[in-house]
Amino acid sequence: MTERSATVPPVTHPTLDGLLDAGELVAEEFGLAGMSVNRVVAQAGVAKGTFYVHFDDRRSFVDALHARFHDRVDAATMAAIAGLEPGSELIARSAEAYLDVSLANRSVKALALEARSDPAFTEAMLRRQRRTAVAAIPSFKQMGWPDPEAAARLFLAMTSEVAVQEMQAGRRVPAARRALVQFLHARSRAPSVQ
Amino acid sequence: MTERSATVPPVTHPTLDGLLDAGELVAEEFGLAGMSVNRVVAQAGVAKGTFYVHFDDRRSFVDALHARFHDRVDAATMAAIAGLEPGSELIARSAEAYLDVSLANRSVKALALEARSDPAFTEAMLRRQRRTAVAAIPSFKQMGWPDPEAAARLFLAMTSEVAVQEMQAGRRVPAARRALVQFLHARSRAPSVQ
DNA sequence: TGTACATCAGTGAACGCGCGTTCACTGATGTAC
DNA sequence: TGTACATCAGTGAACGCGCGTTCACTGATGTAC
Repeated sequence: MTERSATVPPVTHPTLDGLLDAGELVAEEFGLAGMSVNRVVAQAGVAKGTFYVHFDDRRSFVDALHARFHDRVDAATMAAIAGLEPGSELIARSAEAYLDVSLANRSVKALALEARSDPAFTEAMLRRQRRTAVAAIPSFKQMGWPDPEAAARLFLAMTSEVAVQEMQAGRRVPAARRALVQFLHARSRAPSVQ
Repeated sequence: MTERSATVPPVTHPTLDGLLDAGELVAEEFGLAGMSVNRVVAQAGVAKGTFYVHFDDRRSFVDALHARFHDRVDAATMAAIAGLEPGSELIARSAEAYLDVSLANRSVKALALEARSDPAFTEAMLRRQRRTAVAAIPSFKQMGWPDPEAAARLFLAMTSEVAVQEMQAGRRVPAARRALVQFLHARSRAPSVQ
């Protein structure tokens, strides 16, 4: 949205970025529940008070981490599907981009998973997830699914599962990605269900 | 494994069961992270020390809750698929049984979700989940999936997602269940994937 | 160029709180003789 | 039947700990005149 001159660096702050980076490292080792303010500031090498200079509270820090992850996913997805019409190809490429970004940001992906039932899971985080699901609906509609939204949600759940498997493996798991794509071509054989 | 005479009640203990029941209630309201020993004993109406009469520590309590949930799932699944050969029908009925039990045990299902990255997620809990996945493999093999294990895992992830939706809705979500079954008939139209 | 003041990221000691766990104790029930 | 002892679920005060958050303060940098 905001335009930047070529010479001016992105509007970030080294200490703030350092805290977010530290948050990812800590989350990777201890999970979301173990990502305490104490550990984050220790990892970042700043005083505890500094944390509260940049974030209102722990919750908004978690939210900022989530936002940064989603920005990366969005950028990668945009690049991967540029110019594509809604359809299975678009979904397959989106999923691939998502998986690659998740693999490169394992800690934050873990965080997103955990956040599901954490009280620190903010409204904004839910909105970001929903936005991802909604973006997939036209493609499932084009593929002929009777309930494109329901199909999109389930497909997203599978994609997330593959991301988890790849996180645990520490590398791509081609077998899982293959199965994912195969599930993508389900609908036209589906019998009508009561 | 252990046989019981018809007149002797199952080997349980009212206080122990009360603690587990309290755990479910607390988990339903506060999530796994909010399910503290303090809250559980308050809900159960017993002293804090009593908790440690029956459980070594918080972790083993979480494990016991998980075990009880899986026992219920297993019982319901057994009943639902009695006499069925491996195949799509078996999977569809298993999923249905799983969803119904999850809906009737919302809190514990939530717990199982959260537990994914909680340090209190024990070895035994992982084993129980894996057992469920393994049981589905022959059916996916029968359906002709090139990689039945990968397909089973992804299908389980979708089933879990439907369970989450139904938990949030507080009732069955037929649209989601329908989409789930439709995905089940994917493989034979799948193009060979590089 | 020099002085006075404002701004603001950063500091770290201190706070109150709820956590999981321990432990000496109680009191009811069962067993031995 | 009565007495002595063992067992064991249950109790609740006390523990040390790490948590999230606050706040008076520092010190570097920018601005005004």
